[in-house]
Amino acid sequence: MPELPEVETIRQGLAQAVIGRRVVRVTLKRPDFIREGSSRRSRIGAISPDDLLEGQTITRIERRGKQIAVIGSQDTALCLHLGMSGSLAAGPADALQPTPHTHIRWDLDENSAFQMTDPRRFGGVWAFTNLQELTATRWSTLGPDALTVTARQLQTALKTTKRAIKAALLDQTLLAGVGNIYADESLHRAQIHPQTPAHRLQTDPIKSLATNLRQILREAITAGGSSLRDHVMLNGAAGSFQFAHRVYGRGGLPCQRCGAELRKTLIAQRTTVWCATCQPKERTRKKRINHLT
DNA sequence: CCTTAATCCTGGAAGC
DNA sequence: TGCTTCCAGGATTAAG
Repeated sequence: MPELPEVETIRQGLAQAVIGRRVVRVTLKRPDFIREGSSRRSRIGAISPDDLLEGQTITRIERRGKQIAVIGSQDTALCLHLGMSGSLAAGPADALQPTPHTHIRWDLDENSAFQMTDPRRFGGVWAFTNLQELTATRWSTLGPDALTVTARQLQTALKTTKRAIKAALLDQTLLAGVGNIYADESLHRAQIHPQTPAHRLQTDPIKSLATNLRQILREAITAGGSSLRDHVMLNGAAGSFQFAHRVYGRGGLPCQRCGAELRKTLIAQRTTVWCATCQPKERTRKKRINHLT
């Protein structure tokens, strides 16, 4: 899935493309793509176009973690979650073609349109009567947004769990927006071993992690995100941050900082790549410091 | 608490 | 070329 930088790239593009435009018509090709509440299973019984912004002018586009909210002039808030393979596209209505997995499309005034496509359908659209209802339910369980998280907030979140820091970073209730790519990349930059129990991390490493995480997310947003399989910007152009990855997808290759062969293991069911030299376990790190002293 | 496995799906790549 | 298997940016749920 698009992680925070990819979703933020999409949010910015969407804001540019649709704010101030009126939704003329909503085409729902797959009604079961619309869901409700916080569960991904439950489905809205009867969906009316009104629930999906038809007739409203789009006023705001918000993001929390990996989710987007599209807000209309009658306060309707649609939460778009891209899942693993979801994407949005926007452009002139007559040039924007639905693809086989385009599940919903919004035609706007001024011959413009945007649509959501998701082959695997792990994503979805959640309809709320207003943003408050969304933040009070579906978004209420999310941790602080990773783009602006402070070291203090991160420390508060991390001390609540003994799980590996890699697993903790992926937990959206602790921190919202980080997925497998940016978890590995930020741990490498902060030189933290991915298996380190989260509650054992000291203040300094946490400060480093928070700083490096925010930094890398900002850099990735500037680059338009990482385009690996599905992510593209609203106009279809690819992001370029995949070329800046130092560990993700590079297991077995040399570390670009020290040259050691990057290790690859599974943590929390997710492929994890790290450098054993640059990201030593705490014990090793202490030993090395003692040795140097 | 914690971890693991299964589940929701499709498609691309790799292996034979 | 074609078939099979594995893997993937996510997140929830059940089971151990």
